[in-house]
Amino acid sequence: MAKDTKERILSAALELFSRKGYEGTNILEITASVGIVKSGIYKHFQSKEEIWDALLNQMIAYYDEHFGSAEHLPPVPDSLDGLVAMTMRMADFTIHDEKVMMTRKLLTIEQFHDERAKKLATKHFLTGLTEMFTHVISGMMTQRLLKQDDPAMLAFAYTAPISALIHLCDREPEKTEDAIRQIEAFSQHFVRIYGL
Amino acid sequence: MAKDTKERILSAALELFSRKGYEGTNILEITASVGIVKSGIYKHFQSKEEIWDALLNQMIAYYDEHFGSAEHLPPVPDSLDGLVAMTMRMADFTIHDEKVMMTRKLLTIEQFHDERAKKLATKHFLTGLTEMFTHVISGMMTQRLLKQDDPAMLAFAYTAPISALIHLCDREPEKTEDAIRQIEAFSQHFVRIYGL
DNA sequence: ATATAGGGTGAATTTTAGGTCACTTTGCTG
DNA sequence: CAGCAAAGTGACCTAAAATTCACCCTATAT
Repeated sequence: MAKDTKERILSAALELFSRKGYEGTNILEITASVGIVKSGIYKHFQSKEEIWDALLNQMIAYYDEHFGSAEHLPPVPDSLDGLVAMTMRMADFTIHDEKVMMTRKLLTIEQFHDERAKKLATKHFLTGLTEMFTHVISGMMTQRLLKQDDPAMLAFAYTAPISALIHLCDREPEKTEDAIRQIEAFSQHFVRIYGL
Repeated sequence: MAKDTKERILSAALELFSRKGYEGTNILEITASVGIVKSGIYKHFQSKEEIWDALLNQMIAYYDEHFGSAEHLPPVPDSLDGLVAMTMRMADFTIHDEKVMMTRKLLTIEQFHDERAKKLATKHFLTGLTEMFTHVISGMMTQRLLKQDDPAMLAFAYTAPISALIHLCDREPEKTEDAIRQIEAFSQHFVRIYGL
């Protein structure tokens, strides 16, 4: 039938893998969710592992495309409140966007699946955010909005707690509202401490 | 043969589940690692899921026993360097202790397995550390070692980045040395910012 | 010493899941 | 509109994995 079946398989696989893990998901569940019969999946992928592979490639490509190069760095806020606002916008998006959340959950539970998953998990959860905010914070320092300090250290100190709260939302969605408030409180604390 | 077989099964299960996940581990691997034949495991547990259950109970009990009550709170350091030193001792232990590391990895990859795993993961990765350091930091504030501020906020700001680096060690052990240096640098940054 | 229970064995069973295959349908393209 | 390739179907195969069971040790308590 459709030409987008391959994508829909990947989409269903993301949803299922992120919820039940790679080993905990079977082909039948994936195909049922796509609306084809089990064996039909082998017209698109040679094996289950190849689905994982394609999914990982897709996630890596998505990441590089959206956060990979310097062009995608966010604009430097022109005030301390601007930093808080930008942070809240980004947090809100990343917490509520289904695809992004599923990608994060998948990387969390399958980070030991292979080497590439590990690398991508580290980017997602640690280095990516830090690099991005190193740029932002360093920009705000040159604009005399923040005290002079090691931008990479501040970026790490800023993003890691936020990242921890995002993980909390992934794990216990019922705590989302609370976590978002905590992110805002933390962001405000940060600008109070480091702001000029 | 031995009477400690049940414990050895749990120990093997922890090792295997933390490396390959619950679904990714089979009974044969567990029993082989213990040194009994596959069917022998049913003399100790009624099902695979019951092994998971017992393991979780053990982890919950261990956590409560070691970090549960106020008696197990660490002593309040009497200097800023003391805080750094205590942090490094704790980080070193938690990163290198095999059992603790496996527990953390297991909770990471199986945190969505059931509700109890979620709760324990949140304690391990977020609230437990924060509570512990709220006590430490609040103690150091009354001793005029740290600036007056919200102790819970500082504890969160202090522990979350360290926690992120511990996760990095779990994921990519080859980065352990580097991560430990980063923990130390971050801890020193913290006392520089908040110390009196 | 022997009965008994708890721990261990190995073969058998059952279920599930990944994968194959021959065949049908369908949407294009010449 | 014929023909072909891609997509989809359903029956089938196979292997792996959980669990059961009848039976065998062996330590210990009477």
